[in-house]
Amino acid sequence: MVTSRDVAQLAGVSQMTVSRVLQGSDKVAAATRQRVLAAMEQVGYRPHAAARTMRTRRTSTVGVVVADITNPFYPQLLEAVGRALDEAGQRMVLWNAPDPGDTSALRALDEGTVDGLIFTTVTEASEQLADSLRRGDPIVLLHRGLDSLECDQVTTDNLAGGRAVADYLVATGHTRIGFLRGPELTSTARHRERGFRERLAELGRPLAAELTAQGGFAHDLARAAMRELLTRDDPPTAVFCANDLTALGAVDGAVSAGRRVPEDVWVVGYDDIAMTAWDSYDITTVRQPIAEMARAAAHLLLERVADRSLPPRKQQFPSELVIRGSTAHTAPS
Amino acid sequence: MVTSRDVAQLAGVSQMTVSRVLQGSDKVAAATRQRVLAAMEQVGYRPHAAARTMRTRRTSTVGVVVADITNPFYPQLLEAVGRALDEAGQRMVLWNAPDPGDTSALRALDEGTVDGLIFTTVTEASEQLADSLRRGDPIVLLHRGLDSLECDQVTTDNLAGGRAVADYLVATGHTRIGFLRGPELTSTARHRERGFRERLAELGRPLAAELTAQGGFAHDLARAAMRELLTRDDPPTAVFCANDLTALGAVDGAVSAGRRVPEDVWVVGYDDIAMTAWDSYDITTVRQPIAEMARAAAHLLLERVADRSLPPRKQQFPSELVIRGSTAHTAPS
DNA sequence: CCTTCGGATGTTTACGTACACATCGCACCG
DNA sequence: CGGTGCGATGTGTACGTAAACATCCGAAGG
Repeated sequence: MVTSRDVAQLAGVSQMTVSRVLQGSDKVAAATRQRVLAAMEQVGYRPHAAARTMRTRRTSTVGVVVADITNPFYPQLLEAVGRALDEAGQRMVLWNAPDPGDTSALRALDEGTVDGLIFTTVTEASEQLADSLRRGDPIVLLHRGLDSLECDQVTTDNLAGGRAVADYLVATGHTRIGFLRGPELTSTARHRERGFRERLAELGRPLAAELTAQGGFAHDLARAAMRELLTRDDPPTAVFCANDLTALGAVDGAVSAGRRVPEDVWVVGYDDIAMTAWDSYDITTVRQPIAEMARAAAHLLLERVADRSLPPRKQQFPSELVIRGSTAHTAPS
Repeated sequence: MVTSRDVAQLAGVSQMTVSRVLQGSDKVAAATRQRVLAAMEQVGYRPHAAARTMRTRRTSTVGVVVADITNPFYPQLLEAVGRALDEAGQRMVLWNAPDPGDTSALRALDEGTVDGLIFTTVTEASEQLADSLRRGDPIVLLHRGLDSLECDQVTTDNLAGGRAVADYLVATGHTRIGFLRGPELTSTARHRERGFRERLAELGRPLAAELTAQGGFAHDLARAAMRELLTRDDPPTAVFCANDLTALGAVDGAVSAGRRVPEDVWVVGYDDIAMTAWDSYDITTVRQPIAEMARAAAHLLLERVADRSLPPRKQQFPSELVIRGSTAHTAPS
C-alpha cells in the first residue's frame, strides 16, 4: 500500500506536509504543493480512510434507516437524501429494517461506523434510541416523528392532511366513507387517521367502524382489505388510504372485484409518490414535499454532526391535496 | 470513549485478552471470558470500528452501485442483496449513480472504505473499472454483465429471453410487432434486443424500423414513445419493452391514448418486478430470479473478499416467460 | 521431585493519519 | 547589522485494536 510517507519521501518533504496538502491547508507554499501533488499522482496514492477516521473521528458516512425499501416512497426519499449527502461529500449506508426493534444502526453509530443517522421509520421511542439521543448522538427523524422526543425532526402536518381529505370527501357529497388504516405504531398513520376521523366527526359524518379495515402499508394487504370492504352490505363510496402504496392496493382491489374507480368507488392516497400520477392509477393524494424534506433532514444531520450542542429543531413542511382521476366531481350514489 | 484497555483494567486482565474475547478466540479460559464480558457490559464498551479496520484491513462493509433507485427493479434487488449481506454480518453502502462514468465507488474501494463492490449498472468497461479488476479488487457484476471482462458476474440469459418473446408473439399471430428499446450502452438492453430481433428475423418477421422507438428505461420516456408508436399509420399490435418500467410506461401511454391492453395492443415487459403482477397492469413479462441472483452475487463477493486469487466465475440464471393479462390468446387485428 | 510441555495470558509494536509543538529561514525594522 | 516576527516545514506522538512474540503456571511423565 502507498502511504503518505511514500509520497513524502518521493516529494522530498515530511509526511506532515503531505497531510497538509491533502487537507487543502493554506500553510503550504505553492511550489511545494505542486511537488506533492505530482508525487501523489505518480505513485497512485489514496488516503487510507480508516486511518483518517481514527485520527479525526469522522467517517464522512451517514446511515439511513428505512422500513421497507420496496415501498416506492422510500426510494424517492433515498434518492433525495443521497443527492444531498453526496453534495456534502458524505456516503450513505442503508439499513432496510422491517423490524422496528432493530438496533443495528444505533450500534454502528456507537462503533463509529457512521457519523450520524436518519431514521425514516421510527415507531415508538425504543429505549436504545432515547439513550442515544440523550447522549447527544447525531440523529434526525425524517417523515415520521415522535412528539415525546426532543430531537431534530422533519415531518409534515399529517393531522391537517387527514382533515383536508375529510373536508374534500364530505364536500363532494359522500356519506359512506371508508378508511384503510396503516400500522398503529407509526406516527404518520396515527396522525392521518386522527385528523381524518376528527374532522369527519366535526362535519357530522363520523367514521363507521364497519367501513374501516387494516391496510397495513402494503399492496397485497390493502388489496385484500379493499375487496373485503366492497363486499359489505352497504359498501363505501370513497376510501381514504393511509398511504399511497395502500391506495395502489386499494385501486387494484377494486379493479379485481370488478368495480371502477371513481365511478363505483373513490380512492384517496397519501404521500404523492410518482406512481400515483401514472395513468393506470391516477390517484388523488396528499402531497408531501419529499425531496425538500429529505434535503432538510440531510442538512440538519450534518449541522448536528458538526455541532452536537445545537438545540433540537423540528421542521414541519406543508402538505397539499392533489386531485386526480381516482375521484370525480360528485360522489357515486 | 471506552476502550478495550478500560475493560481490561476493570476485569483485571490485559488489553490483549479483551481483544481475544472480542474475536471469540478459544484461547481464553471460560472464567476469564465471563469476567471480561461482565466488564464490557458494565462500562458499555463498544469496539471502535476504525481502529479494528486499521489493523485488519476489513470494514465489514460492501458497496452496491445502482443506476436509478426509483426504478422499482433496484429496490427489489437491493432488498435481497441487503438481506444476504446482513446475514453475513456485512453493512451495505449505496451509490445511486445515474452517470455511468461515476467512479466514486471505486475510489471508496481504493481508500478502504468498503471491502468490495457490487455493480448492477455496468455499461461499458471504464478504464478505472478494468484497472481495479486487473489489480484483483473484489468486484461483482450483477444483472448487467460484460463479456469482455474476466470477472465475477451474475446474469440471466437475456438473449434467450428476447428470443422467447419473439417466439411467443409470432406464435400468437402478430404481424406488426413493435419494440421499445433500452439504453444502447446496457448489456441487458442490447442482448434482449438482439435475441428478439434475431429470432423475429429467423421466423420471417423482421423487426420494422418504424415500429421501434427509444423507451429508455424510464416511465415517462416509454409512455411518450408508446403514444408515438400508436399514432403511426399502421400501429403495432404488440410491443415488447426492454424492461418492466418501460412496459409500465407503455401501458400508460396506451391507456392515455385511449387504447385498451390487450384488446388494442399487447404489451410485454422484462424482469417481472412486483408491480407487473398488480391488477391495474397485469403485464406479461420475462422473469428473472431477482432474489436468487442478488444472493448469489453477495456470496460471490464475500468469497472473493476472503480470497482474491479465486478464478473469475460467471453465473447465468434461467429466465422464464410469465404470461399475464397484457397479452391474450389471439392477436388484435 | 525435577523436567517438559502446552494452554493461558501478557508485552510490545505497528497500522496511516493529523494534531501540538518545535524549528528553520528569511524579510523587515530600528 | 542584529533582533524580531511570521510563514513554511519538520518532529514526535497518539488514536484503539490485533498480531507476533514472550512469559508464566500447572499438570503429566520419568
